[in-house]
Amino acid sequence: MTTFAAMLRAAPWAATLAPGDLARVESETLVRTCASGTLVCRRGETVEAWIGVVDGLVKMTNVSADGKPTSFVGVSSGGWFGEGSVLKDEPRRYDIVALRESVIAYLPKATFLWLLDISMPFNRFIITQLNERLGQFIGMVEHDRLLGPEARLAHCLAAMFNPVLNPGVQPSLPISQEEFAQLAGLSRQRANQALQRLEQAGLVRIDYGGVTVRDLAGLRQFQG
DNA sequence: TCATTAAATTGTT
DNA sequence: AACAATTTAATGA
Repeated sequence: MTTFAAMLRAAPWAATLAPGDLARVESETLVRTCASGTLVCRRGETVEAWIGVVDGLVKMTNVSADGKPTSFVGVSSGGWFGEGSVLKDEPRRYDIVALRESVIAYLPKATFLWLLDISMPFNRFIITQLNERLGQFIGMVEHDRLLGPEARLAHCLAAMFNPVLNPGVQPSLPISQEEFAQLAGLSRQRANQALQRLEQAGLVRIDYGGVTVRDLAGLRQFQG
């Protein structure tokens, strides 16, 4: 998945759009490349777009009420986020950082609302998306506070494999341990140790520059 | 196709 | 944070 056009072709909600409508979405969406480590969008800015990851990997850093970064969610190629903020008309509550050079699509708020008006499949897609994201955050609240680094990493990895939120992701996920550490909020050596423990438990296989998930259910339940 | 080199990633201290 | 070992990617014969 390299271009926005290819991303649209693969999207279930786009399949039923009239060719003219699809062309409108394509022409109104801004696509740009974000360098590794740069902000895709800032916390506190007014939300003007629904954001899609065409190619690459970004993290949403969830900041709790007291301002401490607590939990992280990875979004990879094919995923969309920020629909809640577009609908609620409030300042964005998360920083989004590109973990590697990434191609990002900014679908303007007006186009987003127009899609909601004209397309029932798009409405269903958004409802499903919101529901899955909600479930993800609930799961995070359960895990984040109580558990240690290994379990946090396991949960973080399992969340990357939600097929609704990250459609493009394959069983073998190309993500370096450096990127993994940033995603889980750990140091690289800590992430390395955690990954090795998960491999010993038979849940993943460590590849060069990536990991392969062997037991997704086991990852979700992993307690350390 | 194979060998050499550079760059990236990993495991360890 | 720094180091050495390993893997991949790139280059050229």
